Amino acid sequence: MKEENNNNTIKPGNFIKEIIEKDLETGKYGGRVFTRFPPEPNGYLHIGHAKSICLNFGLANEYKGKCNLRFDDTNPTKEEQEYVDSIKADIKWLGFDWEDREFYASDYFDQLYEYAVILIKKGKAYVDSCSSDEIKEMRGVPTKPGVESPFRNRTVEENLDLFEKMKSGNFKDGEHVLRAKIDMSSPNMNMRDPIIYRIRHASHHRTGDRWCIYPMYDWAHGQSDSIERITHSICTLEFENHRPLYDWFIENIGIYSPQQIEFARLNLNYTIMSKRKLLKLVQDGYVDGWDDPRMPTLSAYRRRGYTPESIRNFAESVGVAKRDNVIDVSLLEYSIRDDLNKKAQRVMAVLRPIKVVITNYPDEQVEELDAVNNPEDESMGRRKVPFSKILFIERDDFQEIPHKKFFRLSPGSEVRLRYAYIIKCEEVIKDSSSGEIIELKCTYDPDTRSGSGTSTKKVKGTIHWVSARHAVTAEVRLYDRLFNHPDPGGDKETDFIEHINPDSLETLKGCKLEPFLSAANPGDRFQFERLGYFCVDTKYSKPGSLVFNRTVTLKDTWAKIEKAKQ
RNA sequence: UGCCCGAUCGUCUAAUGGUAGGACACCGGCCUUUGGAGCCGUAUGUGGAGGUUCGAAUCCUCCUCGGGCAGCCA
Repeated sequence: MKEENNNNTIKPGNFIKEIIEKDLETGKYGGRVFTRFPPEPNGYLHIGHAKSICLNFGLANEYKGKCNLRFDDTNPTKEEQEYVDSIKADIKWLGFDWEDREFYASDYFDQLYEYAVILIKKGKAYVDSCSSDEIKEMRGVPTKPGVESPFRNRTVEENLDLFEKMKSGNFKDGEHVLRAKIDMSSPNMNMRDPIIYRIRHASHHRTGDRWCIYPMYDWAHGQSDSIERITHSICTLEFENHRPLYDWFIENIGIYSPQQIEFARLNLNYTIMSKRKLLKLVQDGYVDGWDDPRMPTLSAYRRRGYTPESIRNFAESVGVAKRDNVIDVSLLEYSIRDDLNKKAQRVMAVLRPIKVVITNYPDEQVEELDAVNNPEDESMGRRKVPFSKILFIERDDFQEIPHKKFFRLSPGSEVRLRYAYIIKCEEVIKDSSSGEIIELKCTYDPDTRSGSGTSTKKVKGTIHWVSARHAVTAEVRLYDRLFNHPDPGGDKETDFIEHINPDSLETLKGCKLEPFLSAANPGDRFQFERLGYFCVDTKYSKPGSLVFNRTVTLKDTWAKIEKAKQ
């Protein structure tokens, strides 16, 4: 039933699809739809990239086209193979396939060089020998035109010779650059004779030391799209001003012209999306690597227990438009809860245990109680949970002096133990020196066993529990948002580091889990009933010493009411 | 004060000249052996002023506000 509904769901349209459908009607690209996802391998992919990946691969899938993976590796000083590998792993995990179309801008270095020669021969590019500072000075500002370089009118022959020597390594870094000759007074800064090649005596992660001149992104990007015969080149808003430049390059070289379409990148509140800032968090040790479960990277969400489906659904639900946007993180959380609610095995786990002794329960008796694996999906079956005289319950599920609407355990009150009996708290045992509650003495009502139908007794609360002698002990890590400010990177006066939430990680040791979990494997996801969704950590969990990450809490309306009271 | 882009519930996003709808969040109720899930419901929006039109979120003009652009980064 639910499946059918999913299949019938009409995917929301967006302005990019409208453009594509129009192009399909007019036959602009002969019915082809070719997109590409063009990451720079200088960091790990984050949730913002996921939006772009889902968009580009999604469009290709929907219109029976293809989507290329192309690494924009034009800056050897920042790019590394480690990032290439992580990017490929993340895209695969997300569920997309570029088949054999794994490309690199560096694959086109020879072609790009030839294109530059074409421009020089047409008198549309020149070697500038000004310093970086001089070029900056002469570029002007947006409201004031720039001035032309004294080297702007070198002859074609001189330019060809110089450019050849740049390539051959006759010059040091920064001595010369190749510039397009366009218009130093253009109101569009990108058209003020943009630099297209710079000298960089640096090893490239793929081409090694073969080159000492590297194309600028602007020179490489549009032509790479052209070489790959991309039809719809989808990028973010900040490249809108670059489009006239890309079109100028394509037209003056005289090659196939893709169509660039810009959309607004994803922003999430309480989240940093800048790769530069994420790198700082990693390098300065504020987090435990790019895959620290508090990071907004795909590898972190994966480790935290997010499913690829939930990320894809999220990417679909945020929509695609041109206005700047800030998505509420609660939408992301909704997306993973929604998915895991349908899929996750339910289990009982006591995170902060307090001992409960059922005084009227036979000392050595053990009962195997029947439990449902997932109330949302009967096909997931049932399991047995052992019950005995000594149990653990959650410390939070007992209040010595209960609130008016506290439905759980308190002195003299009754509560249902999930899948088991109704118990009553008879006595509170405290540590004589510290006053801390160390044990609860309770009695159970044998007529109230779950499913027995022998009792008409009703209680308002049901709590989870674990049999002490059967319990598996584990470590559980609770995560909260990494930043306590809705726009941690938004204020230029304040370092975003100051907005780090000091309580973003809480590590709990000695947590008690039902024995079913002893067989759990790294990556396995569960719902700990009444607490949230958790998964076995893939980095630190070992057989016999399990470590769980909390993916997300259950929506807790009681906690919300409590919070509102304060 | 140059150029480009944008402006619809709190947050996103639909409407393509014809009843402003959906999602998340919020608030209320029902249900519940997870204070989960589910179900039902309430409330909340076209930045402003003119104009065109029988009719404007949509088209036009002006204004206002927000974003982007001054790397040999991408």
